[in-house]
Amino acid sequence: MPTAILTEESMRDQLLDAVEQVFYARGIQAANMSELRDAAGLPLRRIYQLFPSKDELIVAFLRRRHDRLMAMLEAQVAAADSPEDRVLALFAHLDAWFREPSFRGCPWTNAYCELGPTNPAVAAEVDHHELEHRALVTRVVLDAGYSPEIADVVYLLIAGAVTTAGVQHSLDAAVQARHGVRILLASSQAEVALTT
Amino acid sequence: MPTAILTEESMRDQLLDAVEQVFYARGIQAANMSELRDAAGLPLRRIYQLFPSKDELIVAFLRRRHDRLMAMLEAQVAAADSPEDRVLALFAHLDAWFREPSFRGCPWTNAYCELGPTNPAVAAEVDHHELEHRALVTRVVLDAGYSPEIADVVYLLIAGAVTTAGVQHSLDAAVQARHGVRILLASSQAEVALTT
DNA sequence: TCGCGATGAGAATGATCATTCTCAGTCGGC
DNA sequence: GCCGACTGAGAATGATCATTCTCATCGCGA
Repeated sequence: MPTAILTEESMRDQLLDAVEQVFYARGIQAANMSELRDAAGLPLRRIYQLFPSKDELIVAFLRRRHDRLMAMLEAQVAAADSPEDRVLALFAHLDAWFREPSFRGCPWTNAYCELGPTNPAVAAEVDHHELEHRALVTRVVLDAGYSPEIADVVYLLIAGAVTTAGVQHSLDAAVQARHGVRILLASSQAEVALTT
Repeated sequence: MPTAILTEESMRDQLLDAVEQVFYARGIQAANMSELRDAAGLPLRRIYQLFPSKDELIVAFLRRRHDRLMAMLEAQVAAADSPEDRVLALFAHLDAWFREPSFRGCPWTNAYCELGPTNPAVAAEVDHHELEHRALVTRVVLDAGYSPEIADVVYLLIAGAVTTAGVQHSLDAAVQARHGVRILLASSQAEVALTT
């Protein structure tokens, strides 16, 4: 019965597509299972066959989005020409993201604020995302020859831009953050130039 | 009946003290009215006399905390000796805040993530806070002689530090952000020195 | 053609929670 | 000392929602 297996896969994808859209647009708690059913076009019975509870759906949503983000970031970073451009590519990605009409802040921060204090599984998934994302940013900055302290600042600028864009609907946050990073990198190179 | 008025005031304070603690520690949606009643030591009936709905309690919580934060920031900024120290005082405040054991992220970001998409009154209150807070930061940076672009970056660093400290429980976020600001300010002064 | 295992659609269940109501007690004014 | 308005404590209400259940139907192998 290969058909059954294939359809299970496609139903899972169809469900997670809908879940991503609804959870992200409306908030996780505000989205109820009936809404997910309507958006996914699948009966509740089937949804519960695929994921035994809403909590597991939340974790799957966060994980899937994380995997996609990380792959996209790796690709965009890899496509940049110079190590410094790799750092700036992170901000180009942010800028494009903020300008998507559906942008509504960081899915992991949102989930953590909504559920973190009461839902350990969600908190763990958010933790996992934050660690991997921060590790990627740090690696890109270190590979470009800057110090760990600079990497921390770059990370904070990214986090600040995402939060500010999400809460204040400020489309310029990525540009402003990139401006800060440029100054930072230039001054750090000046330091290196002085000491070498 | 001045006694009655006085007691109403003190009951309101007692209630809002408890509400602040419970909403902030457990999350707004996770905290139910019975919990608030227990924490405040007031009957539900009285709570509803003081605030006709949980929504109004949420807005009052955010507003009270906002007023206190702004007053504290103004005081700490005013106490600093030089304009540059006034900028750095913002980060000293962050550092102390992050190290409070009860620290659990930014109350306004938390509220916005939890309720913003579904509760216009909360969204408006968060907006109000963000605008005033950002205006204060911008004013302090401009008064120290830096450019609006620098003020934007300083603001993003503050936002990033708060988010990162909240989600990643990173106690060093304020120190890292201050490091970034120092570089930023120094390089901006160098520019000014070069052009004047 | 027959019967069975799974399916879809939506109703039932049980829990949680904001909000309101009940009722027995209490206090201030007379 | 007495009456009426108010109070506290907690139960009742009504809504919402995750999760489960019912049942009529369907696809498929024999």
